[in-house]
Amino acid sequence: MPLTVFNTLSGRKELFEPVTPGKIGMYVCGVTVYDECHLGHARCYVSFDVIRRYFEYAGFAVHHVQNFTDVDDKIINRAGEAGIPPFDLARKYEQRYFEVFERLNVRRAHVYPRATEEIDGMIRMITTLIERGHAYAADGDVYFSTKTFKDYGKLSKRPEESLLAGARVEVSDKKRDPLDFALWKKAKTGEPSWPSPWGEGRPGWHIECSVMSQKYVGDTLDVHGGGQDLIFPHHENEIAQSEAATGKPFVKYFLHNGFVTVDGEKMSKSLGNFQTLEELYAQVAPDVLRFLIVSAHYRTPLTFTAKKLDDAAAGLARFREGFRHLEELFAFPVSNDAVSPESLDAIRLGSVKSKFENAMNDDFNTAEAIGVLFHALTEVNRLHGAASRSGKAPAGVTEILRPLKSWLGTALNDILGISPAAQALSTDETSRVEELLAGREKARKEKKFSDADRIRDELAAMGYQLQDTPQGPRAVRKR
RNA sequence: GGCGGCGUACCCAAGCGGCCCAAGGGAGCGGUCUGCAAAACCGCGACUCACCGGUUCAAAUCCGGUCGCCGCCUCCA
Repeated sequence: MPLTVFNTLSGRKELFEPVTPGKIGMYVCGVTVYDECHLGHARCYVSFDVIRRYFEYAGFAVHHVQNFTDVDDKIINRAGEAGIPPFDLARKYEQRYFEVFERLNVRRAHVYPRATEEIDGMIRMITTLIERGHAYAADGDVYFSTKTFKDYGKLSKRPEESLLAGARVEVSDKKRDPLDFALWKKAKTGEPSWPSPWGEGRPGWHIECSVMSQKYVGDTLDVHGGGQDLIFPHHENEIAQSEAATGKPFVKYFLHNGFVTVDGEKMSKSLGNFQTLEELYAQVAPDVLRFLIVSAHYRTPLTFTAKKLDDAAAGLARFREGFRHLEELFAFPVSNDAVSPESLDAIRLGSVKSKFENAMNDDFNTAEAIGVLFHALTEVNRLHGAASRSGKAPAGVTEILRPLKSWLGTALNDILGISPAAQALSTDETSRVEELLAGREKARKEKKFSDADRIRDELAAMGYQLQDTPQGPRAVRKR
């Protein structure tokens, strides 16, 4: 199956073919830096991280750009409350963004443009739009005239009448039409502003993405991503601005991720119904969150509950257990026992890989792809269990497992962004754990089972689960 | 009111016309292993895909209707 993506523009899955063969320019809308990030942001950026990683795995050269909106009402208000300059507040949360997403193993974009550093480009694009009759200045503001752009509404599929019927559009005497939106806002006293042909002011929200995507990616983006809430008005307005200014198609494929909801409501900064990622990291390892996110398809709604964290942690542990068993199988001497053809097929690289890629090619279906991997690992576990009991691995198995192991490491690490191995431990902790394990073995040999069990409880309190194997005891980190 | 999405086992979640009398994960139960556990493995677990009609040789998948939930239409990933 060739790579297919769900394009919001058409409302269906389409064959993916970038404008220039082999190269992909992608622009993902970034955060407005006025507060901490939460699981909703994590879902968005992890999803697009996986998409980017899969593009790269598939052999495309990807140029990934993600902006920071660092001038906006909320930043100004928060900064006012905190008594610090808006610029400082914005930089603080920008830094926090990087810290929090680094731990989620999200790859950095190639460029992170900031709105405040691209004002000149915005003024140029606004000027062009005025010259072309798509925008007009009104008392220090500049508005885009949606009536002059015939395709307005093509992304969100809203007929003009219904947009008007909403009556929730911002009212302003300066607008010629209620649907027109601000490209440039006249400065208010005490707020950041820049000089422009229309007087001191600051840019509207949408213009930054049109300008920065054009500058850092090009007139036509192969992929433009963001949360579903950006479809209207943000992306609709970007299309209007960019296509009216360049006369070229703005985006070939619009991809939007689904929401995280909590208690039946969308998780959002403005509703305040969220835990920050930092707070979640205190409860559960970041890679568990990442596993939770990729366990569902990126477009379906994701309801957040505490139980899902537990389920994801258990699933990830099973995953890693399976991978460990895969590695251990190479240590066994080979026997003459034969293995059934079905068994061999379940662990044959060609078979696993093609199923995995088919799933990913179907609009990045990570949920199904993970199912494929679990299926293969169950067979690995079965072989491992048999080998563990008999002390030997069946003939021919390691030859088949070697390419699977090497590819699986790649698939997990490079595509899903999840390490197949558990986190490395500090040497101090490792030696303490080994000490406890040795103490327990000694107690067991002497049949002092209550002492042995006490040590097991101690390990459990440290977050380790004890496993006795024919090859000796092990402690597996569970938290 | 307009636009969009969702409803699959106890929970989560794939499947979107025949390979499905429906993947995979979690939880549970029974068994193997174990000093006991844990991990792993084996077995059990939806005769059915919100409900009602229809199209088709064939529907969880398409069409119409009903119910329920969510999102967007205002800042929002």
